[in-house]
Amino acid sequence: MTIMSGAVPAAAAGGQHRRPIIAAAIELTARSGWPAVTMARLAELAGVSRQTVYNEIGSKAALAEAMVAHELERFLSVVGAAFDRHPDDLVEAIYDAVRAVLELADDNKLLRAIVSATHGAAPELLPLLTTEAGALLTQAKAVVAGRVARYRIPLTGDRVDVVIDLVVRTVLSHVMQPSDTPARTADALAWVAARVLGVPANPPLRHT
Amino acid sequence: MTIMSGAVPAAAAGGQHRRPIIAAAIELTARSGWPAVTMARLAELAGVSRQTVYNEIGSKAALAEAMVAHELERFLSVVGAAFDRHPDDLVEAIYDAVRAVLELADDNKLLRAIVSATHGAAPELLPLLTTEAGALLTQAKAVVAGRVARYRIPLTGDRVDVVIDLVVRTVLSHVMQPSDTPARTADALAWVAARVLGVPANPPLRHT
DNA sequence: GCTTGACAAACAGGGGGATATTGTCAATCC
DNA sequence: GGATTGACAATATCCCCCTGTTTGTCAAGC
Repeated sequence: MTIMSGAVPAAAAGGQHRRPIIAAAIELTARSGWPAVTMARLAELAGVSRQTVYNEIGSKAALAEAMVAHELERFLSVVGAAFDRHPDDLVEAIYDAVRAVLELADDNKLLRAIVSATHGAAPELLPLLTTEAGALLTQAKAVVAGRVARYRIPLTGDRVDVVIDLVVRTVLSHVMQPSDTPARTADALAWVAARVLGVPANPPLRHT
Repeated sequence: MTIMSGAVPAAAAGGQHRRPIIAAAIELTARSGWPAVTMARLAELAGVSRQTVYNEIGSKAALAEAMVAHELERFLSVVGAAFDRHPDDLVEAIYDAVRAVLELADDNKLLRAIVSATHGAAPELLPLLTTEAGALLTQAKAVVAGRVARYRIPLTGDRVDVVIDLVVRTVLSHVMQPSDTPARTADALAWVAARVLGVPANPPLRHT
């Protein structure tokens, strides 16, 4: 072991090649579809050897999970940014976060490649967003809970967790099956959050 | 055309064989898996000719949709029963309905056969519950909206629709990915509904 | 209104051989 | 040490051919 190097906060540390490899895999999946992603092509695109891909990732199933985790990180980072923008108005933060997530989902090539692959062309990726989304939900809820904890809320922790579960699941549902514009969906969710969190008056609508 | 016969309220009227055929298909799918469902076997099990199956259903893709619609009807009927039980307490009705739906989902053979088919063994049924759940959501929301309209709620129709969308999506999410017992999830959702719908005081918790 | 039998077209399955891919090693290079 | 390279067995994938099944549609018959 060396001198502990940079001390990354959390998430599987992994070598310095890990992230570029995953990014290349996402790019490749979005462009040519998941079946076209072979470890050899991936290594070539990432500019590393095939062995390095195995050292950093492990297996193709692990690659699928890593891709989803990587993409989830992007979504959670825009969530974090939204919360940063409203350090003392949780409802505004929620509106911003939800809207940002749904807009990001709209023009997310990987997501569209996975979901709209005519008929289940990604029988290894889709489950991670649908029938096996448990891990995803858990991670998302944990991050959001950490953010929400910084606000003063007149509710017990249990009740706050209920609201978080509700919002996260609903947002994921809208990511997969939007039924309105991101702005309007965010508005709806923020309104619900306001009422549930006990915000004094009805906040003004942002979008008709 | 005959004399209009029984005048079924809504839903594709269909011949008198339609429902038994769909029920047989569900039974067969739950028992042997979707791939084992052939029109011939289905006809035999339903006690009709293969031609009748085609006359009533149309195609195998239509059969998949009909099965999901049929199962959705069962879920919506327990929802209706729950609402009937609480004609003047919407929050209690929601609690009952959500709990009943989640409990029904728990021991629903078809659902478990579709979702837990190790790895996407039903590439024609699963999408109807996940990536193409739009129709399902629409139908469920319509039925719930019809029920909710019978209560006096201090909210505009738009806001009520928001709450319905939220609850329906969250329940579907929990049907696919439960994170707690039906009772506790129902309790959580009912509590949220109570706060959003502007119910005066905090109703007592039903389950710890 | 339902059944029966017949039908073309498309589809799933099996066998077999070539090819590609996965995942793991040890040797090598910088 | 970290990365690359080449080699390797096991497995998956693809293509072709063939066969049996299934789909979806007819018209005849009861």
